[in-house]
This record gives sequence, structure tokens and C-alpha cells, in this order.
Amino acid sequence: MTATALWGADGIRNPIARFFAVLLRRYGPQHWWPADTPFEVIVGAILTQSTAWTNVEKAIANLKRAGMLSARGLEALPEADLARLIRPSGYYNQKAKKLKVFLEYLRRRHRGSLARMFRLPASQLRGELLELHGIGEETADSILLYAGGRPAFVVDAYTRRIARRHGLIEASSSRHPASYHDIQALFERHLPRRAAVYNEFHALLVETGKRHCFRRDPQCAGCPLEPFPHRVD
DNA sequence: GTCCAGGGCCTAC
DNA sequence: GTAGGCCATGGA
Repeated sequence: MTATALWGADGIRNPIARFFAVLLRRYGPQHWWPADTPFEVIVGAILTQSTAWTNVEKAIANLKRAGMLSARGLEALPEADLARLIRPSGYYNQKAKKLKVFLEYLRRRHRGSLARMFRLPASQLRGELLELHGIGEETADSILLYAGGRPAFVVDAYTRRIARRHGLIEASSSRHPASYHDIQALFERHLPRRAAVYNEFHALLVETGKRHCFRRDPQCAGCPLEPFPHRVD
């Protein structure tokens, strides 16, 4: 995937497309999501909530080592044992409960089959996932995109921060900060509606965010993205 | 010791 | 509707 293939060779008009091109050139394809199966993606999406991925890797490795990284495996595991195995990912009691809630939903609603689950229209599936305790908008979209291959742009803390600092979203009057939906709609409006594009872009935003876009350092030293505010409608 | 990470829920105003 | 507290480990 190249930016010119996506937007044509005659120059890239919108800042969002330019950001994508710059990041792809700088960091290359990110090969997300780092998981062997869609089920592993979903487990990872829950475990990575407000948690460094390195800690999630340890938890996933524990589950694999125990031979439990499957719907059947996790269902057979008492919640306390599950919590113990995922301990390195933090918030382990909360996350054990969240995983159990999802497993219950998968079994009851889709007879335990992810293939059945992903047969639902994306908007309906998103709505059902949001009903579950422990799955909010970002996790639901991560599941749709990275496990289901659906074009749902994922908005995470880095995406928000980068969009704000680089002027892609309105300098939020603190009374009306841009909502998840606003930011998602902004990106989706300016990108080809393709899962592969959303996949790569979000991964690249996280990569540059981890490197340059720190919470308490608006300097963003070394950031490859254009620093000045943009008007994006 | 302090800060932060690929959020989400709950409660109090 | 939204700000603030809570959940918790591990690396920098």
C-alpha cells in the first residue's frame, strides 16, 4: 500500500492523507494486529485497555503456555484463574470479568463461533458489542477492524492527541471537546473506506504517538507530522 | 519515587 | 452530560 496508489500521483490535497503518507514513509507497514487469530485479537483488545502492549504480551503468553487461548479454554477457566494468568496486563480482575462477559455473549448469541458473529452487519455487531460490560467504542472498533476486517476507524488516545495538536480537529472549546464519533467521522471522511487503510493508519498513529506525542510534552520532539493547524472540514 | 501505557465503568454533581 | 475516582502491573 502506498499513498500515491490511494490518492493519485498529482499531489495529496487533504492533511489527513499527507499525514498517512508521511507516517507510512517514515515507519513502514506496521503489520497490525500482532496476533495469530481473530480470537487472540479480541482478547488483546480487551487486555490492552489503558495498558502498555508489552504487558499484554506477557499475559497472552501466559494464556498460550497454559493452552487456554481459545473460547473453549477461557470458558473452562474459573474467573480467578483467568485473572491470575492475565495479571501482567494490569486491572486483571476487571479484565477477567470483561473476557468472561464477552465469552458468554459469544456462546449465547453466536453458539461460540466468531465466524457467525462476524456475519452480522458491522453496525449491528458494533451495537451489540457496546452493550457488553467492558467493551466501549475503541474496543468495539478494534474488534471490528482488526479481528473482523471491517472498515471501522479506531480512535484511541494517541489519535485524539495527534488530531488536536496538529489542528485536525477544532481547538476544542473545553465545553464541547470533540467526541469519539466526531474524530472517527473526520478520519473516515478523508480516507478511502478500506479496512487495510484504517488498519495501517491507526497503527502508524500509535507508533508515532508512542515515539513523539507524550501526554505532558506538547513539544512532540522529532514528530514527522506538520505542526501547524489545518482546516479540515 | 514518579509518570505513563493501544479504556471503560460508576458515581456524584 | 461530564468531571473525577477507580481498576493495577511493569518499564522508563
